[in-house]
Amino acid sequence: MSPTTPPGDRPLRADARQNVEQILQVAQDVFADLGYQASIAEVARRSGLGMGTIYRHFPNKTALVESIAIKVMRESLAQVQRALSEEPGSWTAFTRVLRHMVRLRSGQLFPVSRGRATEPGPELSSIRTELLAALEDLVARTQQAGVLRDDVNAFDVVLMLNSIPPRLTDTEDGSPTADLADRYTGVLLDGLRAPGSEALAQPAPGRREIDQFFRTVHGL
Amino acid sequence: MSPTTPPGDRPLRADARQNVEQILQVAQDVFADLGYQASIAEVARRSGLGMGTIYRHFPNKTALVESIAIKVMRESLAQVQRALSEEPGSWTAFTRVLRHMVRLRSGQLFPVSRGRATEPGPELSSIRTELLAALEDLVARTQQAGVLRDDVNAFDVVLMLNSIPPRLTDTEDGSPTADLADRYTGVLLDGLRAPGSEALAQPAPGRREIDQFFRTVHGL
Amino acid sequence: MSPTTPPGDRPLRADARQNVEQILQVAQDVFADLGYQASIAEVARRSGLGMGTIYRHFPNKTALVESIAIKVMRESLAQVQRALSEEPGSWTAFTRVLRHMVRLRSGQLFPVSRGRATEPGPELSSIRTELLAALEDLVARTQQAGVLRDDVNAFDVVLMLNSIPPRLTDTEDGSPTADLADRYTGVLLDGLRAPGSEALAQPAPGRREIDQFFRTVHGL
Amino acid sequence: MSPTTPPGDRPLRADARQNVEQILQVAQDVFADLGYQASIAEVARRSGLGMGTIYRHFPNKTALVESIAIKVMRESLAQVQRALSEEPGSWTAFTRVLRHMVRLRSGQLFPVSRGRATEPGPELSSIRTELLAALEDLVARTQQAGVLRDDVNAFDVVLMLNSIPPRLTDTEDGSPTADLADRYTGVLLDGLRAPGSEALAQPAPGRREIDQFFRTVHGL
DNA sequence: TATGAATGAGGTTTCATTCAT
DNA sequence: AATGAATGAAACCTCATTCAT
Repeated sequence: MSPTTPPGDRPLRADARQNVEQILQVAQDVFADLGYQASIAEVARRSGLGMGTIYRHFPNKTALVESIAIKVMRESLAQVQRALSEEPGSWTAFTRVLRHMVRLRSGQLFPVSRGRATEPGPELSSIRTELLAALEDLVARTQQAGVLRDDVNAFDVVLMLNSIPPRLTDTEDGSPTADLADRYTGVLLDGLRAPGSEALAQPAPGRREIDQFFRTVHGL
Repeated sequence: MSPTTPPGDRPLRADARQNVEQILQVAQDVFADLGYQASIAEVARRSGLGMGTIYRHFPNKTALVESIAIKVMRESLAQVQRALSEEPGSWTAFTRVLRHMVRLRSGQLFPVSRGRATEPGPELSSIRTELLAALEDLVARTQQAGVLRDDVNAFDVVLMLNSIPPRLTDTEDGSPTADLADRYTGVLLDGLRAPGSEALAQPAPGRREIDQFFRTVHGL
Repeated sequence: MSPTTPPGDRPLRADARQNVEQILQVAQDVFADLGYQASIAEVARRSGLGMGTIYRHFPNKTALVESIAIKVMRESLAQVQRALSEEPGSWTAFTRVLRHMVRLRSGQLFPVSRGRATEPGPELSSIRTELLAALEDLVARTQQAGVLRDDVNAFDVVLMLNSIPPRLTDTEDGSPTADLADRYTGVLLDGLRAPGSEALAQPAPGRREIDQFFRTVHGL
Repeated sequence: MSPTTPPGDRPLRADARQNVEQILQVAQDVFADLGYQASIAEVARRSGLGMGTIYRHFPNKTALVESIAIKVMRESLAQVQRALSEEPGSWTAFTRVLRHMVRLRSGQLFPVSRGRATEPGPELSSIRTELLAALEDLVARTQQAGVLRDDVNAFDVVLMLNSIPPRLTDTEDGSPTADLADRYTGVLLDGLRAPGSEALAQPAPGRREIDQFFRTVHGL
């Protein structure tokens, strides 16, 4: 499903590779603006490419969306791993990771868009698993250090992070719109800090819930 | 745009009124399950009605979605007003309102689904304005009481509330899936409680941002 | 896959049923004229219906083609059964059946159009099996009567019959074009008559060959 | 339209000429396997060449298909001429020609695939005319010798020959599938042999019918 | 010259909306 | 008033053809 590795396994031509990057970038913006239901034609228009070019690199819309998710998750994983190796357990590290992950998505990833998602490809599956495992590690260490409340787990964090909306789209008159994700993340982090006073009534989510979540969200 | 007031302004027959209620209920479920892109045919199927009947009561899909939003907002407004009259300023009141509002949406309202929304009708506009005004009142009072952090405003609250995802849809084997909105709300409330320690970098959102938000979310 | 029995198993409205008949008829003509690659839009145009109407009755192009094949096979089967009950074994009966079958297709069924066909639905599968069994019966009886050459079997007959081309399409100036299928059938019948003098070198086809044939022909 | 004569009329380089041969061969196989709707990309893939190379030698798909037809017809013409010069009028000669012609196509030429064909190029037109004239000669002589039934003509023979289907494509497990064209040809020849007993009802086809046929068959 | 990436028209399919029954 | 069949615009996707490398 990886767009950058065609059947023949020959490396892409320089310009083609650049096109792939651009398509991913533009598509992320388009989905952020218009939701998953945005048309491929719109992605083509904004990227100045023909629709055929997009389909040459991504066999279908699902694959394009998956590739965006994979890219974001890969970068997120790198952040988590860096935090684990540099300052394991510190609140600063935890904070930095979450802010990074939000920023990766903010204004860029399509908003969480429900709808029966199709079965994820193997690449997406595996990066998901890796990212979850790393986050579990991060959460455990931060809790051991006593700075993260004990009644949340890695699944909670994923679910909450994913609910932070991306940047509001720019207004038509060209003036930029505030990116509220940062404010939101600040509040969320304060809410996650130990000890926490509001009771978290429901049982913490498990793999079952996370799987269910992935099944109902496009491209994650 | 109001579905309950036909052209002739004659009150609906009992069964017709019942149909309207049922359509709204079913549609809310359908959109929650399948996202905004769910088809009207699916709403018809689940409600056991013909598509024509739905179009008799709602001139188009947008109007149906708006009607759901209006219903939810009306109920939310009632909650806020009750809190303002019974325990103005108390953390308990603030908490109760937010939990109520989340529950109104949770598992029921369609997930926040982006896409250039059409201009809202007058009824939706006015209920939005009323609800925002009441929330501003509530936020101000709670801040005056010193229990809500000072660096957030009513717009923040609306935006954050709306990002809480609805209940995960039921699994295929019929077993229910946990509703995580309550956990999420708990964390959010702890984050909102005074004094707050994480800096909220961006400037607080204003009417401009909230309008922008409404413009990009289906049916809010 | 049967177009006339919608999911709800409720009978179609009279006009809808008539539309189904007409679509089948027109589609048969269109495919005969232009081959399997004819567009659904062309079928819609010639039948004066919208494309959506065709898709309401046939979930996709394959289903439409299958329905045509099923209809033709059903009628063919009836012919074979009649021959078996009225004049089993006679050359006249054999001849009549083959001429009927050719006429059912002639100028009407799409030409045998190669291309990896999709898996047939259960209805097509079963009518195929029935028709083949009945033909085997007919061939055997006719051979026992000594009027059909012994070195051919029912599969041969199916394959040869299917190769007879449909009527040449009408010319543009409106003058009709000769239907050569009848001439062709005459020659073929003479070739099939016992005893036969040309050696038939290859082994007679079996179920394997017939299955292979069906797999590579659209809609049969 | 001839691929072997580039604009500058300079002879092709050796490797280029070899490419042309190979493209023709592969294309014939591909069309036999997948029908006329097979893509040029598939031809490129199987021949190990780039699509650009194919388009360098054949201006478009139609030209490629025509070139195949021309090649087959040229070889057929050679057969007919040889028969005319060696054993004019004998059943053996007639038989040998027909079997040769079938074999030229069998498993190699694309199946007769209907669809409004484009106007044939001059080269195809002229080879068609030549081949038809030679066949008329052959048919007349064989009829004069009293071994070919009198009520068929050269057009009949062309039409019947062209309806013999090509070899069934190979199965997926690699085992070859029987080529039934030989059996079929045998039956056809017996049917064509004088005197013939089945009445051939329709009038024999004329140039008009054959032209019409050519107009509706890809690449003949 | 050969390659395969890019293009975009056209085909299949879906679904909001209209309208005959 | 209710139904669901019909419509057609718009989405996804393919592939003949062009063209930069």
